[in-house]
Amino acid sequence: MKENQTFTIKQTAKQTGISQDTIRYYEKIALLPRADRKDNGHRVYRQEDIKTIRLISCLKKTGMPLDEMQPFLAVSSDTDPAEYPELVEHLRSHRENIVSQIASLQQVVDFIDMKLEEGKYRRDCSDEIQEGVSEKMMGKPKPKPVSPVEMSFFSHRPEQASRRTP
Amino acid sequence: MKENQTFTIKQTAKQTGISQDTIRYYEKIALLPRADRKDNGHRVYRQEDIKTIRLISCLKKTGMPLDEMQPFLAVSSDTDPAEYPELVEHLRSHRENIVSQIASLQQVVDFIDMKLEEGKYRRDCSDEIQEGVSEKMMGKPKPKPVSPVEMSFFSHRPEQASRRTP
DNA sequence: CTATAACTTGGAGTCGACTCCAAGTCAAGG
DNA sequence: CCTTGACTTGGAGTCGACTCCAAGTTATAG
Repeated sequence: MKENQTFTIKQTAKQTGISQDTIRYYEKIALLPRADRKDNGHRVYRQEDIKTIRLISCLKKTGMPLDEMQPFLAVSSDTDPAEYPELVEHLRSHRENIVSQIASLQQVVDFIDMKLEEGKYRRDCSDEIQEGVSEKMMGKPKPKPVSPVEMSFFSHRPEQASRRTP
Repeated sequence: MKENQTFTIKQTAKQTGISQDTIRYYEKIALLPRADRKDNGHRVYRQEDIKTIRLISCLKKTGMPLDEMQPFLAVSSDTDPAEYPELVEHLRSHRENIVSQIASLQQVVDFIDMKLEEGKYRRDCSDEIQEGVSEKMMGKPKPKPVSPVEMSFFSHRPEQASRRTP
């Protein structure tokens, strides 16, 4: 198998679903390392780079801002995370974040399902999210109505509420 | 139980975790209906409004842009979704979106777990996302390694790749 | 030899979602 | 009566993440 295949930026864009402009932008802001150039100055990408870009795209979906992704990319390519306790902590903490996000998303799915079902059976209870969400669900096998969070909507930044009090 | 309790914008902000400014902003862009005012012009909020704001906050976490939330808020308060087939479609489609997002997030969790485990056991295989993600996972009961998407990372906007070709 | 396509660069522009500001109103306390 | 605090308004500013542009280079095809 050809392991050392290379790609143009166009191919890379196509493969990753990230536009050429954006890939260049990521390089500009040093999220991606400066790509090697051919003699004519064109960027070359390898499988590894594509993986990195995919990871970025994936992390983006978890709502992580670009400027926090660096450590994850480092860990992606070679580093052994166990050697950087801080990094491990970072990973764990973001993992928790994501797990909460999943719960949050599951809630929305439940909410939608509820609304959809409600329509189907024409129940007129003015139920809202927040309380008895899914009780009558049987359309699909759902292990649990994600109860751990209990519709508290994962308010993972409890800032707010009068910061302008100098 | 006092059902008709009202709240100031400050209290509302505190309860929802959304800043006063942002709540006003939502009203400004008509995402929220114009709140009732007291005689002195101050906004008053009720339980229902708080639920709506919570729903916005929740939908935001699913990555939905503000200007697409309107139908969901409508459905939240009173409307029977079944009467608006378009809306039902919207709901369904967004549901699919979210399900994909969950898969995507689960992948990142898997990735992190993998990295964490890898560190733990000091395996030196240069595994990456994309292939055998979790095979050696047994730390927690995971039904499936979210395989349906097969690490394709949910590229829910397949635009890209040379649009500027006039 | 020239047109086309695929790239390069630096920099400007856009867009969504806030966030902050200044000037003003109103109610209660000292 | 004056200050303080909680609010109001319209509008300006910020920030992250692109996205677009113009000008230039190089390679290939006709």
